[in-house]
Amino acid sequence: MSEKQKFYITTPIYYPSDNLHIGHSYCSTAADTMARFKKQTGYDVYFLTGTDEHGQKIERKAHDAGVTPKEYVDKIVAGIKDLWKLMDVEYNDFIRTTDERHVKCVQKIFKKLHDQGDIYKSEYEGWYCTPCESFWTELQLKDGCCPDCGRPVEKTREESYFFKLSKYQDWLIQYIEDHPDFIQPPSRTAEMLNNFLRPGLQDLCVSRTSLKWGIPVEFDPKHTVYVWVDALSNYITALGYDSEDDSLYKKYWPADIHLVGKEIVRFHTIIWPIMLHALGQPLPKQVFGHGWLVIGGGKMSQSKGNVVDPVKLCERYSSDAVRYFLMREMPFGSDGEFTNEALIKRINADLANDLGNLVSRSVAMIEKYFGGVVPAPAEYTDVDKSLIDLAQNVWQSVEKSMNALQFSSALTEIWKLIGECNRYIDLTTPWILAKNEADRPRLGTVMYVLAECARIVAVLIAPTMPRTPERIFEQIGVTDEAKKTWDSIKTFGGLEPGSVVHKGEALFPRLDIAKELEAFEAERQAAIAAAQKKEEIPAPADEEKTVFTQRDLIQFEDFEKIQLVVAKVLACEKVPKADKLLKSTLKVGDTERVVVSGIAKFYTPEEMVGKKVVLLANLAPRKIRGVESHGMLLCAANADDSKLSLLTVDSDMEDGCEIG
RNA sequence: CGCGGGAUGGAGCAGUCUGGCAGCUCGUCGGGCUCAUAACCCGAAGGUCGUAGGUUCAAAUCCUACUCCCGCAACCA
Repeated sequence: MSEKQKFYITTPIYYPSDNLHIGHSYCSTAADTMARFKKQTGYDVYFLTGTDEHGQKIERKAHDAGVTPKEYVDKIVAGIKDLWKLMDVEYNDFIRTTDERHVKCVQKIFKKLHDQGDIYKSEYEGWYCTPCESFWTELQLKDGCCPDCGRPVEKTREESYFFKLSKYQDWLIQYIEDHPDFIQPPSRTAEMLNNFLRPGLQDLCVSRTSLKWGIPVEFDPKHTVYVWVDALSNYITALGYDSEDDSLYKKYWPADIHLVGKEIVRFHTIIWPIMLHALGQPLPKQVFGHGWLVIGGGKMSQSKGNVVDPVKLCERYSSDAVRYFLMREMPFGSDGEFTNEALIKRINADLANDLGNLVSRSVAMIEKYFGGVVPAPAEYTDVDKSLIDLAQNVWQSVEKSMNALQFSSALTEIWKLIGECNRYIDLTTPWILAKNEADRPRLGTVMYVLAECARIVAVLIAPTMPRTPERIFEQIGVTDEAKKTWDSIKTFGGLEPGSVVHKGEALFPRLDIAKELEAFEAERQAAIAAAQKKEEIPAPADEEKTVFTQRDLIQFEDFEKIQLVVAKVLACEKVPKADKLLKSTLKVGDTERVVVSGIAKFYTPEEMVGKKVVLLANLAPRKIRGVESHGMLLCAANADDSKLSLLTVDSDMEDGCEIG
């Protein structure tokens, strides 16, 4: 027996700033399904998942919650592990970027890249917020101020380490062109080449002195390793790369598949390959960017408040049903709409009606006609033969689809067999055969074929639905482990005649669609009510309340510098090619001026006209999208910018009036 | 002309690379069956495949132009 082929698959390491949602479940379910399939088909599989625990956002969240960052992530990580347990996601290892093994290895990698000249010290020019001790890029700034605290920033230089991406750019372009399968789906390849690689890579800033919650640079501890070198290397640090025991690394690297969301394909196909190449290590064989589960056409996110909680769904419908839905509903790689209705319909149509009912009726007939003992088949007729032919050959198309990560097509293939079984019952009409003693052998054949098909189906669905197969085996009386293997379904007839069936509970009880939707709606209403309650009464015990942090005191002279006036909107229009910007022409006393504001999501140009607004009049002019803006309209906005309101004056004041 | 994806019966999607009678699931309507979880099976209605041109014996599929939608990027003084 030759040594098993290895298969190393990874999920992204998730960012534990909040509990995970169904989108994360989607990715992990896919990885787990793939891992199980590979195990089933004879591979030595290693499946890695984990969490990316450093960075400012977590530092801040922890601070707000009044705990240390480690305490904060520990709690979330425990929840994540519970979720994977609930969903039967069986990983071999769970790496946390706060693990000692990871920290040490990242430091080594950083040092090695530095020593060989791929990481160099330079200056990072950016905008600095003194009170927050934070650096921001031009892009991150919000209203020209610190996106974190809203205070003004100054242009400063910070000493930073940079990774020479540019040095390897031509090599990478060549590599990607030579390996058309490296980036999947293929459409992403063009995106990466056209958008990022061909225009030229910027060297990447890989350390910060302003970041504390992270891995210190060993030889220069005032620097902290910044995100990518830390996060991406998890795929090899988890295997013990460059450690005393690197046997796992030797065995499993390079990865066969990195499964990632489409938003991070870029980092996995540009930064990561270059890092590995610089370290002299082989590249992963494939990076697969899957699509998103979207809701009402929009991306699911915590700040939009439209996240779907996988825990609730699994508890209500079983993890197998949820896993089936996720893998079946949309082709892997494209986005797909998540709706409760689609989920319920899938469960009813595919799981309850087709699969569950098939097993149920087959077992019921064997009990009724043969006292619960699977009969031996007699001679097969043409009807039998065409079903048998399908049954013992499905594995081929399923394997093909699975290997291409086309879970949806694989399941479609399996369900074709299930459909044919249901049709077979109608064609053979066992209830009529049962009426005539002479047809008894024929009846036995039909029963045997059905039971055997059920066995085959059970084996086929195992990667996607880990729990259901055992329940089917139990019902049709399969006890021999050898009859539950992938190889055992390549030949029809594995099921032993004489097996004893046990009619059990319905595999998937049929759901009352209206009732289920009502329940979802009730839950949604309750959530809305709860949210409103929070807004109405800023309950002291409420952890969701808006955090207000008072900033440093200023003197009256500081305030006097600011000139606020009432202004009347004379005209307003959208700024072309910018979807957040409105350009308003204002009347201020006997003067007019133009101001650009990022409020187009909240106000139409028409409703702006005539409004008396509050203008910060003596702000230095600035060109935004080609339009010179002279001042700023004051607005109130919540933390994630989902709500915004312009300031106006309470009673009708003349424009030009000073505010102070 | 920033990059990319998409537009296919009422809904959701496959098919597009590699042209060859337009397919699947759900829903609707009609029929069958009674073993089964009011499940299952058969049949029907319903689409000028976003628009306009072009290539071809033949176009959802290839080419050109355009319209609309969705991401990303940009934009929030």
